[in-house]
Amino acid sequence: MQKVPTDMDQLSQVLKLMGDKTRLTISALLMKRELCVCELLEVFDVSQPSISQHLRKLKDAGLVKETRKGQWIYYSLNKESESYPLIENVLSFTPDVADKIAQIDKSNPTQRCGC
Amino acid sequence: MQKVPTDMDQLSQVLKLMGDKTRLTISALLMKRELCVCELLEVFDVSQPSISQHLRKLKDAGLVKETRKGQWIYYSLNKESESYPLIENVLSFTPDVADKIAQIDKSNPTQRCGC
DNA sequence: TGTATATATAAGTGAATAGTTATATATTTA
DNA sequence: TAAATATATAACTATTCACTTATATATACA
Repeated sequence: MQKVPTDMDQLSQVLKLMGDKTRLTISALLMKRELCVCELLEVFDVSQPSISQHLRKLKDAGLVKETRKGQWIYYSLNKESESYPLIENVLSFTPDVADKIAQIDKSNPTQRCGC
Repeated sequence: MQKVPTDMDQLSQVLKLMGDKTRLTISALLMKRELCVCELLEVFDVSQPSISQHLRKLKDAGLVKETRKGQWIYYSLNKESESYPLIENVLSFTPDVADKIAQIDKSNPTQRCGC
């Protein structure tokens, strides 16, 4: 886990983004696998626009990428980001989110085929 | 650098505290040595109450301790805090603050004896 | 004991923020 | 091409937040 010194402004900006419980949890989930908005929606008690707005902030900071796959837009952590080492490090302190991933898999909002 | 999994609320609260540039820099300075308010005041463009209020938030979260030494109250990072491993880790990403420490030493607001 | 210094607290203000509902845009499918 | 689904954006609101000035409290020292 490499440590790239960043300037104080950029570092505090990233930490502020991670300082929101919803965004922190979204990031922890994206560390497991890419997810679309409707999947994230299964594990948070907020509206769809709220999720979209959080993802937009993470994207604007270069922390996540998006790829459209037909109807869905999948979000993932941007490993090319200068801040990725920090993100990875911070996320190592988060509690396990396997239960939330399981919840998404169970509700399966995108009708993902299991085979 | 030990990783203690924390609950998501506590973790996001600490990250939010570190997500402010002034508090992040204060914390980086306290990693070097304990400092009083009047010393911190030398390296920030904010009022004395502003510094005190930031320190209060860090103290309320258990991240810093204070010790009165006569006229001055010295603040230091609380190594006994459950969040200290995280703090230490996050601060390893901050740029060097040796210049700011030098600036404090030079202005020497507490008339500290150099011998 | 009175004055200076260090720090904290109170009160107020403007900006930022996270959420909401309503609506627009894009894609898929009947 | 029309309806359904997924997502984004716009507009608004309530709350949080960092800062300020004014003032209180605590210690040191003449």
